[in-house]
Amino acid sequence: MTLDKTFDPAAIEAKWYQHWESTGAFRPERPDAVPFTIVNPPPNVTGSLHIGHALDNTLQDIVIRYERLRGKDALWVVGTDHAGIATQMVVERQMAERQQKRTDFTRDDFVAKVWEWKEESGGTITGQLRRLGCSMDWSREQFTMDPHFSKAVIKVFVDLYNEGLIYRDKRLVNWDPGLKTAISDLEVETREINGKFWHFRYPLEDGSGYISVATTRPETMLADMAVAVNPADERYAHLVGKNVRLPITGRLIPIVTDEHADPELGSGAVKITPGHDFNDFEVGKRAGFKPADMLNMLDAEARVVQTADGLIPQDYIGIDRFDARKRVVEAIDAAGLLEKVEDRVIQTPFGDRSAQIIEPWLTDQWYVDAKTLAQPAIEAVRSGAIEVVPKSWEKTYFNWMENIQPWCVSRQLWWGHRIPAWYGPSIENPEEIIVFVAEREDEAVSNAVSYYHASWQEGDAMSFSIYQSEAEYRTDSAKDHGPSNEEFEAETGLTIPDDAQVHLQPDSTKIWGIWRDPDVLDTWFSSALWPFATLGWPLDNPPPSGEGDHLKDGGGARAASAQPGDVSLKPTVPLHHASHGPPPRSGEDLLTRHYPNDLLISGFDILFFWDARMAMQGLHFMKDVPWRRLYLHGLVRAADGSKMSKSKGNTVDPLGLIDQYGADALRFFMAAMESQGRDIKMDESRVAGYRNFATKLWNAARFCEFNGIGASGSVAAPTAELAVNRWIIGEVVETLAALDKAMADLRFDAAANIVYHFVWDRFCDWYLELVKPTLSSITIAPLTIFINPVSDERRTEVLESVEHQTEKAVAHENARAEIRLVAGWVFDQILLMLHPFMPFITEELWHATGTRANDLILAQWPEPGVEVDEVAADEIGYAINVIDLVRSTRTEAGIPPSAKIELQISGNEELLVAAMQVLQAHST
RNA sequence: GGGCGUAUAGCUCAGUGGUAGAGCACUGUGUUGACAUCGCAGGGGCCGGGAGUUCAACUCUCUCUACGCCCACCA
Repeated sequence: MTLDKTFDPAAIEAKWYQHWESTGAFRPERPDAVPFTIVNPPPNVTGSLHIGHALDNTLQDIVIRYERLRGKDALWVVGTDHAGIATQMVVERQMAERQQKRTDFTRDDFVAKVWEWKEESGGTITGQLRRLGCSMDWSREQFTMDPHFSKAVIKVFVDLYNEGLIYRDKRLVNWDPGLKTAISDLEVETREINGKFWHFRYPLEDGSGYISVATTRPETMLADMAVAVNPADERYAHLVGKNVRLPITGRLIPIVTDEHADPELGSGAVKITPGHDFNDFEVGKRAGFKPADMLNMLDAEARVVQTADGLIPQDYIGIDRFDARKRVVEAIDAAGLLEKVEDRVIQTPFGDRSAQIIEPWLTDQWYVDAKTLAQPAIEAVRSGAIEVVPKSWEKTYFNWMENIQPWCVSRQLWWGHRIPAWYGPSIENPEEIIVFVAEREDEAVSNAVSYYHASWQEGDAMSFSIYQSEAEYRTDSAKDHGPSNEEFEAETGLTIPDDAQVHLQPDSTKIWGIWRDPDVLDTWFSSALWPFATLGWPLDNPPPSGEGDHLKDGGGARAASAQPGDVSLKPTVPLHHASHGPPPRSGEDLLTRHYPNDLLISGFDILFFWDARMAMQGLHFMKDVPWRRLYLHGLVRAADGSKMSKSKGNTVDPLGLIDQYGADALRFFMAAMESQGRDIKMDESRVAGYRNFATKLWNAARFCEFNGIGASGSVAAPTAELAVNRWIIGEVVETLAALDKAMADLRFDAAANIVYHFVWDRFCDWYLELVKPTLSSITIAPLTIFINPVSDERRTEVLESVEHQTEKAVAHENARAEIRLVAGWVFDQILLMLHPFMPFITEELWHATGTRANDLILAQWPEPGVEVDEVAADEIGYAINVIDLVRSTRTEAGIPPSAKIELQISGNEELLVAAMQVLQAHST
């Protein structure tokens, strides 16, 4: 096989990727090897590869390929995330283009449409990861809404609930009026906007004057419930306990004391709106208001609604919050109560997805007791059970973990894991709601039936139904009968427990029923389980077992996922009945072998979102850390240092870079630029530089090919006599050691540069140049034939000459043979060292040079088995110095390169001859 | 308000208690035999400012300045 004159990355990339995947190269069978595990941060299923993915995945692939080459059982778990809000937004946007909206559909129909979109676009990013050369275990590709994964999510919710670590609470949440859902603290971005600071005068009830309050959100005064002053503020001491008559609503509210009021700020008195401000909520509670009694004046879309006391004037009802703001200010002004208006920069909360201003809103939501779960996660880092790289992130981690707030996990969406909670009316007071949390609907029904049965008395008639919503239950009347026991069981596939002895009769007088919580869980609640739920947790619940499958059809066992019906109400069917054939690795083995994962690589931007939550959930459910090391990398920024964003239009498409320079070049760029903890500024010329590096390697391979240099055939270093060979072998040994050190420290830049400079500077520029004359000069053959020797003396002379020439020729041939052997071995080592960084070209060259070809990825990291030859290193170092000196002297002296130079040099003759030949090769 | 990070060659970045490095760019030069996506030679930096420790500081300490990021309830 002859290498093409020019290196064309595109020609080899697709070919080799397909080959790897179809031969199972990414997961060779190594049952006895040391396991090594990385889970890939699951990208959004409908997303596409951006430059940050390229960085993140390149780093992971380098590590996983490196460990695989070293003989480990390297598993790289891959899959995608359902990305609740993001995906639902995409689908809703598509609907909007067709003048449709989510509520035009039933929930099931809408969710089915999202599944359709997932099926349609879900392969985009996985295809792009393949183009990057990522060697994930595709045969086990997973999705966060696969049945087995969903089951794990639900189990975690139920277990945490039963342990009291998940609870339902009525408090202020960050409400996104654009998406109409609650979001967590982390999903809120604070931005500065130019606003105003309005100073209002609130008239005292007794007509004795006013008290001034200042606000940046005047509209909330419609739901004010108090005015607070600092207890130490003597200016207002005489007013405490008096009432204020609110303008517009006429509501009578008290003046209270609270530390929250800052005497330095504004007038020192502050209006309190407990239902619409986080601070005021706390003040309100201290002032004795119960959350349930706090006034709410906004609906889900942040339009004004009537408060419970009915005091908001009718013409405010239904208008937008910003219109309400204008109208309130106008009204206050018209009443002569507007003291002054100041311009002010306001820290304003925005939804990170919707870019809408977040509204604190009083609702019932599910919360995770993050504070409790955080403790072991803090301890794990403190004790070193988790090593954070770079270490400087530890402080940030501790800071956040130690001040962690309850985590709101319920989302008012349709796409996601529906919360496994069912509600029903309390027996004592049907207006109150009680909760049944269960992994499956039949369990919830069973529990509910038992509960309601407790109120059943001999002779009672009672009906029990499953409703779609609370509203449906409330509007059910006694005349609207529940089903009979038999109908109920037939309809739901559930069994009413015998001991419940529920009588379901058409003429029931007591109507009971339950309905499921309509909300879904925060996406990060589920992805937090990624390190163990992908490995078969809980154990009766195996993930896709790709073992062997990919050898047959190349597709793996992913068909089990993605059934639209799996998402909602139907109980999940355990999969273990479905799997058949010999299970080479049981779920238990997988989980035991690969948990804890060895390493997690993620961007620091998801340290709180994902990494911290994995640590919490992993420690809680697995009683062990999710990973032993956590490597955090920075962001890839635009060339000018700004953050890349679609809206700015300054994004760089990694696929475009791959098209232009090849995947290997892009990967090498990412590695070479990744210095711990620092952002990477995009520098395309550098990508081009690494494309050139690949070309250089390609041409070196061609040189080897032309000169009969092929595979070494051995992993061990060949024995060598020539100094130049002993030297380069020593250089390989040192390079390998340096590379191992860099990889152990996760210094990707150092690792890449070590290999780069060995290949280019040492191997190409010196070694190949030094051996070139020996390889290319024509052997002086002892074939001179003397026809008429004039004398015996002359005859002897000739014979001796022939003998001498023969010896020289033999020596020369031996030298060439040794060079071929050593050069072939060195080149093999180069391909090995480079393979994690540049998998495509190394695979191609390995194959093309006829060496171990397909065994590449099965090869074990070589042990050179030799010491560095210091003598040879000194000799070659001397020769290199001499050549350098001569070259620079020649340039300085203005001697043209064409002039021959005679050198008087003492030292190793063989070397100096080689050195002179190199000089001459460049001189004539 | 708290925390973190960064300031080194024109650009993008490594780096070590002891005469400063890489890639790109730049200058000169060289193409019939691996490679012009290249070779060879070369120019270019008071290593942000100041103070301190030390025989010696780009490297350690303090401080100042500039920029960036994260967290935080200032109405």
